[in-house]
Amino acid sequence: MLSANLLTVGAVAARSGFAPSALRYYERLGLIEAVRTTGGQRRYRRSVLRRLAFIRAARNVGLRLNEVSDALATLPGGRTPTRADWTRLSRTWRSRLDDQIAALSALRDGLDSCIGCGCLSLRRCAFSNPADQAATGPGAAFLPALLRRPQPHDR
Amino acid sequence: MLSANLLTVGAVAARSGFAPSALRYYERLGLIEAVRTTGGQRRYRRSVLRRLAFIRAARNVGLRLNEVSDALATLPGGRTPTRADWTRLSRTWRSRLDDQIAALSALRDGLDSCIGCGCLSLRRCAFSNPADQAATGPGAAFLPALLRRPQPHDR
DNA sequence: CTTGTAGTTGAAGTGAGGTTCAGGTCAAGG
DNA sequence: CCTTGACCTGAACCTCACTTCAACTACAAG
Repeated sequence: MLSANLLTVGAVAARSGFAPSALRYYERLGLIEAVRTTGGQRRYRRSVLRRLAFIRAARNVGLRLNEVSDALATLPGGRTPTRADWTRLSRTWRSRLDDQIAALSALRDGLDSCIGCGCLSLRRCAFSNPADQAATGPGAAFLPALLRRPQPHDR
Repeated sequence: MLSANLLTVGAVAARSGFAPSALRYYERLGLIEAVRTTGGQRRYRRSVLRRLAFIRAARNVGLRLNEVSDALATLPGGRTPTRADWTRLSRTWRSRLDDQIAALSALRDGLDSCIGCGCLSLRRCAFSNPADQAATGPGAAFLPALLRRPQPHDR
């Protein structure tokens, strides 16, 4: 039986937490793949679950789907990814997380010094201008990239 | 001169860091307001700058515009907001930031214990399932709200 | 008074990340 | 064999937060 041990869309959805529509969407983007039954239904290998776990984790760290796609593309084509492969992919997140935590901490500490005054000054307030970017010239609270919320054409 | 001390769109854009189109958009949403010249051009009071600083800071903390709108709606209608008003509005961010930092730290620490094994297990990996949510039952890496990246209909 | 820069509008477009729908097909238990 | 629930497709739709466009007007400096 070649088809043993394969998962249906519903099963993968239940086990991964992604909606079936999201799984189809990811397949269109080339993030995951499935084999088909003779009737055309998707059947997933178990390895898709690890791939989906990677996708979710990457999204949580702030990667966009095309970045996830780039990362996944570096996996070896011919063989099943090893633990070392996954480790390599996820190792870069450590510094990304460190950066995010540092940025949020700076924001919080800025808040601590600011909340007493209620200033929210455009020029001086660490809250609207955490890294003291653009502190010269007339105001302009430009944020360091890590603290800017994603903007269209910026994400 | 009643019109002294008022700022044009361009000036507000330069000083706040928001694009003119964003300022018009915010006005449509009722987040900010402007008086008009006889010719119909916008003229902003200086207080709009603090309001915009608040908006930017709130966005940085992760609020969506409608939440920002709700927050701004609690400002007193009749008078110019005081420092105490702004302080009240921003005080809740402190715990929000604490939560975000804690969540990211948990993710990072989970990574520390996980990166050695490269597992990314759906059930056990702290990275894909940081707070050990949905740890019972068949997998499913459901994340605590603060760590979920914003989803459509979820943000 | 002219000229150039800055501003006006509503409508449409963008891009990420999906979801929903209509109209049908598949597969497995009874 | 039949029913029932799961699955299929492409196209359309959705939210959020804006930006871009076209066609036109205002205002201030010289």
